[in-house]
Amino acid sequence: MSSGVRVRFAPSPTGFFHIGSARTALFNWLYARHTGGTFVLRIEDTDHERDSDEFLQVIFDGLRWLGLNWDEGPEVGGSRGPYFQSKRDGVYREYLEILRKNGRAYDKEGAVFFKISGEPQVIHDAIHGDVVRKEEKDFVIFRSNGTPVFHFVNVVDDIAMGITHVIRGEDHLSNTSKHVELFHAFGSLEPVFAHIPLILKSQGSGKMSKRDSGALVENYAKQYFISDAVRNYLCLLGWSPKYDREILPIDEIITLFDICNVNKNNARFDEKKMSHMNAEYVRALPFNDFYERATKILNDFGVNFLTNGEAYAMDVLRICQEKLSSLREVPEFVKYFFTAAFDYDRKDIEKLRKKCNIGTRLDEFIKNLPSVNEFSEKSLEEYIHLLCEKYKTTPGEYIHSLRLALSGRSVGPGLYAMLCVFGREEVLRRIGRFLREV
RNA sequence: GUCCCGUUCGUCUAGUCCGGUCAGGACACAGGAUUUUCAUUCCUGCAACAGGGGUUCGAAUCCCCUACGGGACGCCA
Repeated sequence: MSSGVRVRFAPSPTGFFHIGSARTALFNWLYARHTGGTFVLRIEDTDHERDSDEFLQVIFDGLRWLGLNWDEGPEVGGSRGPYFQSKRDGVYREYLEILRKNGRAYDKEGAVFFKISGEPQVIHDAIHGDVVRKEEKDFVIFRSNGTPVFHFVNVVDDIAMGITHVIRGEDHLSNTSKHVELFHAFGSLEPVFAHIPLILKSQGSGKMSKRDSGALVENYAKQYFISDAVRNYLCLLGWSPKYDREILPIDEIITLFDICNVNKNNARFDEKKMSHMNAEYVRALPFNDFYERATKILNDFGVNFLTNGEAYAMDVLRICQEKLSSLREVPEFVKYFFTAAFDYDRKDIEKLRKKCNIGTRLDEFIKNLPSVNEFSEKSLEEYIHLLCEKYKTTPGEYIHSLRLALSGRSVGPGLYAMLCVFGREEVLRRIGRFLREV
């Protein structure tokens, strides 16, 4: 932590955590970790009317959920605080005095204005190269109610906090000529700028807004997305590892990441690709981790998964993991394992009835079952093939009929594994109920 | 309207700096194989250098113009 690189993420508490902000935080964090620098979190709460503590919590939770820990800032401290702009009034007064002394600030209509130089400014941008832009008119730095505005506090804090690299959304690129003027007016060298491309709506035109589906980080947590998957996907929006692999552990991304190989063009958000990535992460989860997450969701949904003991619950979840594409679907996918009082999907039954005689197949299955000595996947598979020969039919007919009788639905884990997990008695009990009720 | 940034398959992108392999991968989509329905896995297919001018033996790559997309122009951040 001594490279000297200091980056910051400077959100304002608005009540939600936008995916674009999260990506900006992520790129700052990656750059800090890549360089061994310091990642500062600073809260830009100068617009007091809109700010509140709950709003703040959404950002902290979101950052932590994504694993983006900050080295300095709220709740962790640091030597360059306070890290809330609402608590830095003294600093801003001091810096305002500097501008007044060198004639760059003046009062007008109750507000304080910054006097521009009238010269074009060169923005040295690590992603876009040099960008030249000229400010046209003086701008407000203190409102008539006495509070400082964004351009001013942003620059003052970047100076006071020793920020070396400003990594932020490209929507700020045009503002940056204001900021460069301010840095110079304070007699400071400007930091390296890196304006990262914006995330566009998946449909329609314009950048992603909070109302677009998939725009809020907090919703991914609520929908039980794997945070590593979300973070991995976000890394790929505007950056790439340059070789044909997309699913990467974060340590590898940290090693490969650099701001100079961030793309210039905006990226369109793709929920399907994010979901695909989440699915890959779900299936790749070590079983213990998967079990812990899955049982938490079952608890959240009020599914008692311990009706048959923990070993049984583990067996159930073990055979289901590879079939799932999200954690969100766990309760629906497994709940019939834990209660005999599940519903049958009538549509699926009707559909299968058109293809085969369910009752007959179940009868045949029960009648010959005593010949199966042990309930193992291998012997059960052999048994089904034996039945097929005897009654001149296909495994599918038994498999589909049995699945419906045992679970009430047409999708689920592999049938033989399922039979083993239930055990002979429960299998017979469930088939019995099915034959009575359907 | 003014200024700024950008433009490779439908989408994310590799290749562009240092011109020269059928423009590579992933998602999506469509077929097929395995399996046990769905899913998974595997295979195959579909599909792009925005357009026009240069420079060059040769341009996705360098230059110019046009078009299109995005952003900024607040006493919001």
